[in-house]
Amino acid sequence: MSRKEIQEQRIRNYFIDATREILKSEGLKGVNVRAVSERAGYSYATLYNYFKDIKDLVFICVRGFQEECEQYIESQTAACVPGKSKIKAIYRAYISYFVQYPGIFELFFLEQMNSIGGKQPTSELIYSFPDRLSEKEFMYCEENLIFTRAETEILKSDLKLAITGLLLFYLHRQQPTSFAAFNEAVGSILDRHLPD
Amino acid sequence: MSRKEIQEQRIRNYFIDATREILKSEGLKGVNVRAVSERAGYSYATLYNYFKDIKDLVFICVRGFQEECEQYIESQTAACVPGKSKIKAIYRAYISYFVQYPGIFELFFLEQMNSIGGKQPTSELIYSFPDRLSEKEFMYCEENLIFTRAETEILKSDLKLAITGLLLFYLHRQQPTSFAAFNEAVGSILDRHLPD
DNA sequence: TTAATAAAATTAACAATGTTAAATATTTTA
DNA sequence: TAAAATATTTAACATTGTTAATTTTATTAA
Repeated sequence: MSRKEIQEQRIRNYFIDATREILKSEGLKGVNVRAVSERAGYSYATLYNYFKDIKDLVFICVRGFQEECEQYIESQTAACVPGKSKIKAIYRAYISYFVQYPGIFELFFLEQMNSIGGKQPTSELIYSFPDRLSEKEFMYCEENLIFTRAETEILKSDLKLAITGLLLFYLHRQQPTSFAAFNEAVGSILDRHLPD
Repeated sequence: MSRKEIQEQRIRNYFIDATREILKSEGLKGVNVRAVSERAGYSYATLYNYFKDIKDLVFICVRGFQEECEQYIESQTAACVPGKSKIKAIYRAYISYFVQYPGIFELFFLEQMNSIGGKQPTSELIYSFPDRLSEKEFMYCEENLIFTRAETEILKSDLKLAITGLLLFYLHRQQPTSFAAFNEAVGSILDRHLPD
């Protein structure tokens, strides 16, 4: 990277960080051109020197949040024994990340992707994210003949759909109405799909 | 209802119908105060004499779409033999309704419910909708000892979550990318949960 | 080093949308 | 039919996204 590119990327990061902070605290409803730019320390129009539009900026945050989520999961599951119980722990941590930051769930799953340009890559990135998180452990299970290849594929798909649905209803529609009931539903799904 | 109330409800319905039409054709992005009012044949400010705000109006449409969806499902499944195969047909028709009207899926599952007033009832209405649709057939299965009560409860919950998740990814993130692959995923879920 | 040029940032302005207030038109009632 | 109540519309304002014109800052060539 040239000197100019480094400086340019630095300023881009000011805007990205500002957007991340707002997404984590207030969610998407708090993100707008003026709020982001002010937090980044620039005028609202400056944003357009570095990003196509505000949606562009918002979706750039996806990858960063995925990395953060991945690190959080690793910190939460480092001590688990490999195999089924670790897979369960990974999904539990994944869920707990989104419960902690509902705005990030909203961004990942609910926000419209109108920008025709970088649309498919981000979609694919989000869709395959849970699979990537549990990839290593499922491979371990296959190697140790705990699951077949076909079982693994079905399990990954089922868990992704069930957990996304569960989070959607809980975070967006407050169904179930209590956190306790939500947790029970999570436990039921994980235990039935991954019995000890 | 008094004469005045009848006339008032009639005008409310003009706005509701206008909103329904826009939701079905253009989706939520096409719904705004001026577009709805113009289609209803009134000035934009008149809307506020009949509805608290535009979100109020939009969520009033939920019940109507549920009725329409219910009728569509009935027309599609009237000839099915009762039991498991009819349950599958019901969920297939349910899915096909939302594939036909992605804007209605968006309204049901993705739209924010900020109006603090009538919020919980609508959430509950949406959450329990798939259960209500299949209620009769699941009762038939219980009576004929095809499923136990506990199995029924788990099945209803699993199907609701899996199908909502599937529709979310397909309609909102275009994952899977082809309709054929989506249909295959639907078939896989239904056949595994409700084997012949 | 400084004047000319290029680049970056800001302010002004406009469009779209939601909403409210003031003004106008219509209907009801005495 | 005139006064009062009701309904509707136009005007106006706030918010947000975006672009254009202007100003400020940085770079470069003499």
